Amino acid sequence: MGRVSDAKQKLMDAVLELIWSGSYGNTTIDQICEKAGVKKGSFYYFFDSKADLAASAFDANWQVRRAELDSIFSSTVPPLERLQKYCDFNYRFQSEIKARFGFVLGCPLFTLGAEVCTQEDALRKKIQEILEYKRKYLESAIRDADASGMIRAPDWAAKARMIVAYYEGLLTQARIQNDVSGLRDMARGIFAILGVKEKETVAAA
Amino acid sequence: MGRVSDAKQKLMDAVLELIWSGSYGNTTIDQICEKAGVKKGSFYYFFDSKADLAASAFDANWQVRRAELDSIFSSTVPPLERLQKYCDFNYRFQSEIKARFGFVLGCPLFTLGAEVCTQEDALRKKIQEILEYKRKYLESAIRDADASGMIRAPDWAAKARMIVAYYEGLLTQARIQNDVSGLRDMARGIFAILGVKEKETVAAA
DNA sequence: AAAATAGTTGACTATTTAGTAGAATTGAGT
DNA sequence: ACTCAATTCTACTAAATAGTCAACTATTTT
Repeated sequence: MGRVSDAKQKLMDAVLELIWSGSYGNTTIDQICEKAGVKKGSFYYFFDSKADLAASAFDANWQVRRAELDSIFSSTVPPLERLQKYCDFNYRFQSEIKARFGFVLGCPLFTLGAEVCTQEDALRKKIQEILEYKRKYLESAIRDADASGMIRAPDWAAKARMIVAYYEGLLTQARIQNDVSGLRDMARGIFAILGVKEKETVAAA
Repeated sequence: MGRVSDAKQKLMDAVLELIWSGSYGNTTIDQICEKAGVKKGSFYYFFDSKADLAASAFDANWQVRRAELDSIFSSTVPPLERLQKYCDFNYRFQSEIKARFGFVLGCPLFTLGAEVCTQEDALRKKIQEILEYKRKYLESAIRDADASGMIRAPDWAAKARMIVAYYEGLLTQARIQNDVSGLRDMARGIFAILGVKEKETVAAA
């Protein structure tokens, strides 16, 4: 009972975009409220702090993104093709972002994680949790590729961690350079780490 | 003539440590001055802004770090061994940092670059410039390894970019997770990207 | 020793920012 | 159409922050 509100969602949308297109530290509560079209009183009605809002926003956003990844990493798709599709998706996505914002923005989780990890422990934990989930998609693709004999990778977990590092590094590099072109190497690098021979590479989607 | 001062250097040291152990956005001019033991008037006597100080500080710091890299990447050392030494160095260095600060801090350039790239263009350019220099060390090691037939990598530049992405990604991952253990894979990953067979791997230094 | 130069200081202003209190309003359930 | 929990709004406080300035101090040059 009582009235209903979409202020919570509007605040989460606003903070995500502000953090992503700028940074956490440079984003003020007043800015968030203005962008969301919500008054500060309402902000504090729903959230305790900027860190609390950010954690909620990333959590809610992850529930949405999850569906995309479930589709890309569907078990019905051959494992190496999943990786190829994921790379293609990222290239397209970042290119769209650049067209829309004028900036390549990279991976908001990784950028935010690097920024706040020594200062906001609750937020850091939430970010790490989501990054773990993302890693699992890669890990299972690698394990499946190994099981079906397409690659030799008895050390899935280590390989997955290496690939996440490479993947996030590339995206962050693209952000810093404001240039998507380096992302074209994403699949090549991943396959190199997995020891896939160039000729066996899957055709682009 | 006039009096002499080390305030400039003290300010540069202070801002580096504050940014590295925390973040750019969370670091205030008052904090920098307090840490440096310098009054704000002197800050503005030497620098125009926080961004100006940060750019100067990273520039000056690079001149020092350069010497370390010149030694590690000396042409007198076999190319793949240079890479191995560089990986070992990074692992030791981050471990020391963790012992000293309680946090793995990763690469300050990359973390700062990701944070400010959409907001502080002059600073972004300075960071990119230094990252370029760092890349060149890797590039020449790869070219040398190719020339001497140890690996096949006619595309040095692309390989170097891939390796930088992987390297920076690993360091940032270590920062976010506050854990150096993933850095042990650094050389393995680099050699995988270069297509070096496991057996040919250089012994750790 | 005086003049010029280089650097320091503390006290100040103006803004921005986080966070609060409580009255006012809205709308869902009855 | 009433009730009351849920939400919004206005106006506020206190603290943090960036940036300025004129007077002061120390060092070198002449």
